Amino acid sequence: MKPSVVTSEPNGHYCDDCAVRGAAVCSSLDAAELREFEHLGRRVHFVSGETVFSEEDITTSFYNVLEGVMRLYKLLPDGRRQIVGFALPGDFLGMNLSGRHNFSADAIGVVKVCQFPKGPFGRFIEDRPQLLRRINELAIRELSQARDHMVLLGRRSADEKVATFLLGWRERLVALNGPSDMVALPMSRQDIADYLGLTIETVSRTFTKLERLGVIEIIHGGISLLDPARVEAMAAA
Amino acid sequence: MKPSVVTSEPNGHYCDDCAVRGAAVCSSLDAAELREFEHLGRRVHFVSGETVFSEEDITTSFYNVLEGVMRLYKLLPDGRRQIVGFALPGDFLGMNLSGRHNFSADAIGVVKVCQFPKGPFGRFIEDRPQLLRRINELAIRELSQARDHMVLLGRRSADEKVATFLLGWRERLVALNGPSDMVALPMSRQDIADYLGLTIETVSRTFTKLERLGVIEIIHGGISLLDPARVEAMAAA
DNA sequence: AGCCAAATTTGATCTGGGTCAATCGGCTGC
DNA sequence: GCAGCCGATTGACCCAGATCAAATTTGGCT
Repeated sequence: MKPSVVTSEPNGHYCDDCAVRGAAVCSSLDAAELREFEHLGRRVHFVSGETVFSEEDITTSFYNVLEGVMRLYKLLPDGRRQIVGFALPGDFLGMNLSGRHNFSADAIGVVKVCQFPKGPFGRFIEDRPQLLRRINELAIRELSQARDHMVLLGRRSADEKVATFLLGWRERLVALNGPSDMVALPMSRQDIADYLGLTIETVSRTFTKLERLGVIEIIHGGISLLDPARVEAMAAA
Repeated sequence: MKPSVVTSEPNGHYCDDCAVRGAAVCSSLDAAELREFEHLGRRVHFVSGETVFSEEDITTSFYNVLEGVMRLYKLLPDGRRQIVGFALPGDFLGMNLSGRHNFSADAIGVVKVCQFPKGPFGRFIEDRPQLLRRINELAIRELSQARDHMVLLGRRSADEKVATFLLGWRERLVALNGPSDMVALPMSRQDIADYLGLTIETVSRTFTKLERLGVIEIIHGGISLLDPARVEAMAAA
């Protein structure tokens, strides 16, 4: 989908009521710093399918996801797509070396982000090593996830990929919303396929297979994990 | 291969004659800092096949590769292996969150590293934000490479994988040793296969195919790039 | 409610790359 | 010099997952 209007609420920005205040990069800041920090960023929201930034764009901002889900992906010249991750509230985007984003990001459903212009943000970091350390921490965590995903893409079967995805996604939702066996899947089957290095048909068939085995139930907008232990067994080698 | 003797030269350590002084993490330090820094680490070398650290090991050190090549990999419980990268001189290893390495590393041929105990290194970083910034920079670069590799693993054909690998590996060697169309391949075919998410047979067949097409020549310990442009065409979509 | 468009599921068939099985070198040690 | 071994190559065959092709379900819009 094409980017459309980006609406912002430049005056409605207070970290006080921010859902991710304690989780995101912000968790490394004390109350006074947070006060100063909030003037740097502004809340921006995106409608479903809107592109937040593109692979080849010059980086002008950092983003802190406040609400919603984003798909992060890279495209090959012929249109093949690999989704390199899904961003959820608390995730921090925009770190790069080249001065360009090296992947694209768009909204899955409504997304709200806290957007920081690169310059002021960089200056704010300058004399706050604990914020830099926090960003480093997030980068290292992502790196670890990226390596896990390489194992999945390079060495796992379709069944293992889907099972691993369901468990991993559930874990992220649990961390945000608390325990539940209902796993919301706001992304399309195509998104899941492009994340797992499969086709949409294989993803669909594997879901159906899991349902027939009685380990999940496919419900509207997600699945219900009926037998987490069996899914875990499928995910492991 | 099993780990064998680790020899060290605790007194022979001077950054002055270090080949990677200007390239690695060290590039962020001035002469005085480098003097202090060199007392933190010690040179250790490993013979071919020796394991430098294992996935499940508690992290006790950071490593700066000085010489040689290492394979970095993760294993699934049933033995399937995914190589997540190759480390070359200048690469910095050991960053993690959990306190455990999340991949294993072993030497391909003789390897020399500069090993820093975690504690003293952490304290040294403490009041040197430019070193932290340098480490962050390296982490972000790796993250970008990891994403590129996800695209390769998830969405590229065997031919594209091999061609992309040869060009990428050549680029790294060129950055270290200067331009050349001879591409040394110190790693085994199995290593290449496990890096690309293929089998050894497919890698071998693809090499043979490239040679028959006249775009590479398979030589002892590597290949010669006869027609880089054609290989690039194969690598792109 | 009813209609169109898009997403998903299902089925039939095909194929790229895996698996299994010989060879084929090239070093090493004697 | 040659026996033994290990990595690499080659060949024959197979299969997991891709591709192609319909249904079928869902969702948005009058």
